[in-house]
Amino acid sequence: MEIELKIKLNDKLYLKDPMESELGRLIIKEALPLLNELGFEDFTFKKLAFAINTTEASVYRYFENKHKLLVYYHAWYWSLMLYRINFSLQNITSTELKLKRIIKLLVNPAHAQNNVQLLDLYLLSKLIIEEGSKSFLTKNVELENKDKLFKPYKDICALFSGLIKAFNPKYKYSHSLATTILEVAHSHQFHAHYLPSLTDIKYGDEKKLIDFLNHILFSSIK
Amino acid sequence: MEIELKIKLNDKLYLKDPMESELGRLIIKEALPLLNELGFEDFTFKKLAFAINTTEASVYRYFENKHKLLVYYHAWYWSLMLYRINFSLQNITSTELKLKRIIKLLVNPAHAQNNVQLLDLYLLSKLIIEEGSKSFLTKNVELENKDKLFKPYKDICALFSGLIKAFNPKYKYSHSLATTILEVAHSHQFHAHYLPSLTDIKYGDEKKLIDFLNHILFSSIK
DNA sequence: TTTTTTTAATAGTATTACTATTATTAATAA
DNA sequence: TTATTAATAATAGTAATACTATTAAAAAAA
Repeated sequence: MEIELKIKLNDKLYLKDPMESELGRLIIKEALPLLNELGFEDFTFKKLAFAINTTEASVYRYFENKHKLLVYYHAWYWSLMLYRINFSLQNITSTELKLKRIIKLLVNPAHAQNNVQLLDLYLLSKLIIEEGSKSFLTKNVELENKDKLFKPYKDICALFSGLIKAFNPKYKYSHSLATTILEVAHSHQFHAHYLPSLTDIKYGDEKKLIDFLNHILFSSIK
Repeated sequence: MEIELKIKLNDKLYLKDPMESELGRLIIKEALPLLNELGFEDFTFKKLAFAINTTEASVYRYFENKHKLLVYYHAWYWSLMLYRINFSLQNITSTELKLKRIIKLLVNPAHAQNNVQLLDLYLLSKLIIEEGSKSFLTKNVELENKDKLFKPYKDICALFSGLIKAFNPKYKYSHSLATTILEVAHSHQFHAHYLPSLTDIKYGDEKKLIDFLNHILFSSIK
C-alpha cells in the first residue's frame, strides 16, 4: 500500500484544476523548470505550450494568466511547508525546540524527502525564493487576499507567531517577528547568491543562516 | 542665493540623462504618479507618453525599458536617503543614537522636507515600498549589480553595518542585520497596509514600527 | 447508438515593447 | 545672416505578448 500526499489548493487559484487531468499535471510539472530558467518576466504561456507540445489556449484553460500560476506555486510551496512543519513538530514538547525546527525547515525545505509528487522541491524552493514575493507585490493584493490565495503563507506566520507567544506570553511583536523570520530566511539566500555584500552569509551556508535566524529570534524574545 | 540639491546618478541607469532636458524631467516627474496609480505591471511607456503629450519612442530615448526606469527611482530614493542620513547624523557622537536616527528616517522619509526637487517624496517612498524589490528580483540582477545600479542601497547597508560594528565590534552579523532592518522597515509598511495579519503594526503607526525595528536591532547587538 | 459534456486546437485580436527612419528644432560656424 | 551640423522628437512601423471566441475532437452518459 502506498500513501500519496495530495495537497488540496484553493480553487480560486485556477480556472480548471490542473491536478485533475494529464495536460494539467504536465503544465504544473514543466512550467516549474521553465519559470526557473527564464524568470517570471520572460516566461510566457506560449513558450510553455511549445515545451509541452500543446497550445497557448489550452494552458489558458487552466490558469487565468502567468501571475496566477505563480501564486499557485506559492500556495503549493507554503502548504507543503506547513504540512512538513506539522509533521516535524510531532512529539516535541519544548517550544524553543519547535521554533528551531521550523527555522531549519524554512532554510532547508528540500532536505530529507526530495521530490514531492510531481514537483522538484529544489526548483520549487528556488522559484519561491527568487520570484515568490511577486505573488503579492501587485495592485491585486487586496482582491487576491480576499480570495484567500495567500492563506498557506499566513497560516505558517500564525503558527510561528503562536509559538512565540507560547515561549514568551508578554511579547508584543509575535506576528511581525514571525513574518520577519520567514522573509529573511528567503531574502538572505537570494542576497547570498546575487548581492553578497548585503549579507554575512555565504551562498549555500545553511548552517550560518539558521544560526542568524535563531539569533535574531531568541535575542528578541528571551 | 538658493542651494539646490542635485543628485548625480549612475549613467548606466539611462540612455540619455533625463535631468538634462525639459522632456526628460517631465518624464521623471509624471512617471512617478502614473507608476503609483497603475502599478509596475500595468504601467507602459505608451500610457506615460500619452499623459505628458509626447510619443512612446521619445520616452524610449531616455530609458531602455520600464524596468530601468524603476531602478532609476530606486537609485534616486536610496541616494537621497543616504544624503539625508548623513545630514541627520551631523554632530551626533553616540553610535546608539545614530542607529536610532537612521531607523527613524527609514520609516519616515517624507518627514521634515517634503518635496525634493521635482519629485514628491511621499509618492517616491510609496513606489519603493510597493515595487522597489522588483528592481533586483530579476534575471538581470548580476549584470545590473556589476553596473553598480544598486550601489546607493548597498552604501546605506554598509553605513548601517559599520555603525553596528562600532556599537559592538564582536558582532558577527552586521551586514545581515543591517539589511534585515532596511527590508523590514519597508515590507512591514506594505504588510500593515495590504496583509495586516502578517504584522502587529497598524498602517500608519510609524512609532510602533520604529519601536519594533529598534527592538530587534538592539536585542541582537546588546 | 446517440446525445451530451468535456477537453483541446484553430484562428484570431488588442496591446505591449520595442526600433528604424524621417522630420523638426536648436546650436554652431561660415 | 545664413548655412551646416548636431541634437531631439515624431512617424510609422514590427515582433512578441496576452489574451478570447469559435470550432473540432474525444470521452462519458443516457
